Amino acid sequence: MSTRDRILSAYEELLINEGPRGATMDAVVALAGVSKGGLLYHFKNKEALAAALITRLQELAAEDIRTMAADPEGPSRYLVRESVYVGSALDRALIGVVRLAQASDAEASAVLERIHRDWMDLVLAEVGSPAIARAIVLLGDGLYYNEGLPGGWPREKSSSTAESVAELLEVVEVLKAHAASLQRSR
Amino acid sequence: MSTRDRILSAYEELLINEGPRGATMDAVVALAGVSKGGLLYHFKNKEALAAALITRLQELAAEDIRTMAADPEGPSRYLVRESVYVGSALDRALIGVVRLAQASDAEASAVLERIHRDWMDLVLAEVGSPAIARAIVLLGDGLYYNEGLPGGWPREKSSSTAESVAELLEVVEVLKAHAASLQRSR
DNA sequence: GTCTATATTCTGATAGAC
DNA sequence: GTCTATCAGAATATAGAC
Repeated sequence: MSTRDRILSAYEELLINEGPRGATMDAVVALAGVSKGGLLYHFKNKEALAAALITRLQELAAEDIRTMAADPEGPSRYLVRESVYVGSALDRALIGVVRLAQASDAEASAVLERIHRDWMDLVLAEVGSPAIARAIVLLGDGLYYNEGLPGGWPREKSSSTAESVAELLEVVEVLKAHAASLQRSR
Repeated sequence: MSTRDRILSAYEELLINEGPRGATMDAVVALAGVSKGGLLYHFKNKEALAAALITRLQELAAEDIRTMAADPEGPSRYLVRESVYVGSALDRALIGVVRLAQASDAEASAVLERIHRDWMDLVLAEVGSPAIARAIVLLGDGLYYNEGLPGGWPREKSSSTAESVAELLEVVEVLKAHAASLQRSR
């Protein structure tokens, strides 16, 4: 792993665990094990650090969306299955960029919006009904925030992840069945 | 409105729009139109400012939960109806405290967790099925983040709020009907 | 490519006048 | 109750040595 990647991952890690407030250049430097000058050789300022993380997210998300489109269980189930935070490279980049967006980074918001719309488009193409598609995507959003943000929305203590996801996938089936019946009755 | 309340609301406003990063004492002072000394008379340090906002949220949330329990359409529909951000005093305090929690404020997280559990308890008592209750609360969470965070998760451009909420309430009915059928088949 | 040293600006907080 | 003046420490960024 290159020094550049190590620095970027340290920044990501700090965004996730400490928030934008804690992701100072000093903290990044300490975690990545380089000096301040070393950091500034690779990223000329803090903005460049944020831009690089956003680029990393775009690349990972593009790949994920292709996987979602090709998933044998369909995009809806894929979305809900994968919305539980497991600490994948995509999860980490996504939450890091969400933190940036929360700190009013316009570029971060724009990228998140594009990813979100891609999800919505795939789910809509599968289920047909915009209302049901919206509900499924919102379910994924809620799950993501519930599970994924340390210190964000509190996690359900009950959720022994695996089985609670199975339950939610059942709910997704109920919604898909309803969407299908809407299709037939048109 | 007292000076104290004006200061606290300025802090809340900055948390929402600029994030914890931007909610500096200087910024609060500028927005509230008082001097730094004036602020520090009412709140002896920044921690006191955060604690006061959390207290404000607790009071507003306690009242809201009583309203939710007594709503004629039931807690589930109330939750989804009210989860769309409309800028009420509760909405604002809630998002402000979410921002604090994201900045690793333990007290903020604890209060959010209690509110969240109260919602879950009411919805569960109404629908009977934990899985369906969880889905409904997650739907509210997703909605809240989608609509409520400026620069957070992007808002659907399609959502002409009123009708998209009506659609989601339809989805809630589908879920409630399914929960009821689960109850009967036990 | 990476480091040290330093300049500059911002943030939170104190002391005391009015 | 509210203000001005001021400070210590942290954060970003620059310059230049190795």
